[in-house]
Amino acid sequence: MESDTSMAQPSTLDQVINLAKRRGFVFQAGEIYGGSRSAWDYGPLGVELKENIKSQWWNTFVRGRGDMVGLDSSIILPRQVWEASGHVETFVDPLSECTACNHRHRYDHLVEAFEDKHGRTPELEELACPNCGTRGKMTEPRTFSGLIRTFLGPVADDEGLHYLRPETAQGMYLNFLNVVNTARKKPPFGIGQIGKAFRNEITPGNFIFRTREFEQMEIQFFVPPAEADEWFDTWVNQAQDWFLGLGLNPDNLRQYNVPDGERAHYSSVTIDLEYKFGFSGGDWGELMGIANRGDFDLTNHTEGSGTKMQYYDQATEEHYTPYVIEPSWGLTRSLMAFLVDAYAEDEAPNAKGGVDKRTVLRLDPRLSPVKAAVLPLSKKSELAEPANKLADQLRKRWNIDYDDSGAIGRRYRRHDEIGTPFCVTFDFDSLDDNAVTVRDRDTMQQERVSLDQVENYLAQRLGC
RNA sequence: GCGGGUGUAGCUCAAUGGUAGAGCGCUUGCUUCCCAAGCAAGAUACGCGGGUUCGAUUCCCGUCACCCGCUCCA
Repeated sequence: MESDTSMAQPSTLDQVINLAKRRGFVFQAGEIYGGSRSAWDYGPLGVELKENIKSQWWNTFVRGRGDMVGLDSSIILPRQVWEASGHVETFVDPLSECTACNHRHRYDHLVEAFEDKHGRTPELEELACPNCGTRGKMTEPRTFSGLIRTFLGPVADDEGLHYLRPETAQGMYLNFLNVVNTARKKPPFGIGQIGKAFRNEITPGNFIFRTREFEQMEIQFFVPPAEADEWFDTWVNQAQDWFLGLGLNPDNLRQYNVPDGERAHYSSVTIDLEYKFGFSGGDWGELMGIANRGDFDLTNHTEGSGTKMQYYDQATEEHYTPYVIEPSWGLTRSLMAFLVDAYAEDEAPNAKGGVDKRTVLRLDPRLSPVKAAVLPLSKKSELAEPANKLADQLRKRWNIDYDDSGAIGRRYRRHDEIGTPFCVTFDFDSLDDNAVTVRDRDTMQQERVSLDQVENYLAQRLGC
């Protein structure tokens, strides 16, 4: 009948969050001062995982394509950028609170609803709370701006007011002409960028899912207007394929066609890719969005700056403003999805002949923070020296962990838990046969590989 | 931000108006150690600030953080 969530087992998401904190993927920002929920720090393993996701993305979409180039634009931009982009106006929500039931509502929505019904503008006292129905208990609206403000220069006044970017996209629009001229690109082509963005979210939460400081991987793909719809579909598929190609379970991924009224102010069509994170308030959460921004941004910057953000097509002898298809990934959300998706518990035989629970991150080897662990069977220098030498050799190519602490089985489990694909064990026989035991994370099978072949063997199995 | 709940080692828990203990984990040493082994030693906690009190981890207030709901979204 009823599900008692308070008695429920810890969800997979809880387990993943626990693992992430325990093993050094993610730490709370400013923890020793009580912490902030606005942002998170990425620990030794987290930063490796994040860098691996970034490089996979960059190699796939930027370096791997002839119609794409990269960019790294600044976070601080002239204030006018955000006025032209519509963010100063539309990232502000007036909220009014019902003093009877303490629920909060969009003030402008209440006014609109009243106007639709009565054909005139309401007085504040005439507004009723949509939640409890009480009339005349709504407070004066207070505005909540999604933009994070800062002040440049010596005096904190309006002259110095600037906004931290709420999306990386604008930097790519601003550089549209620079890229066209210097990289000699013509539509259809795209600019890719990875970077931080900042939003003054009313309620950050759900671990790293919603934070005020976050990281995006964005593409602005500039196309002739007539080709926009086709490119939109193409990018939805390519974005989805990217996640699936890195091992995300298709059952945990779905598309959501964002309806009128819910889309961002710049978008005419938006499809979100959602991942089944398993939140307590609803399983699915947005991983990324693909939007058709039309000529909204380039036109606004043309009007705002006086610079014509257009492309001259010599074939048709026409100036036109390209349409923009924008696939925008949440990098930190992607990281969380890969972690949740990789988390598994299975069973492994123990030394006493029984079975133990084993926690294993089945990350794609290309994403794994540590590619291989070198484990000397004993700390004795006769093993430690050659094992260290092997670790140093492999380190030139990958992130390698050297672990000589505790029994071998314990070390295997440690590395299962952080998704290390291979453990390379240097034992006493290695001194005689110049070979090591390579143990596979997923199958737990072991294979004897000669020392001079280990690097090639790993390269082949890792795929990177 | 508002309403409700919570806050003791890294984790899971215990005790107490007279300043705290366990298991696991971690560190060090020993062990020819291949799937969480054994022995020995060690480090680490009352979220923070204020008040009441002779004395507060314990009571009160504030604050911060977390969980649930409202709201928001890459």
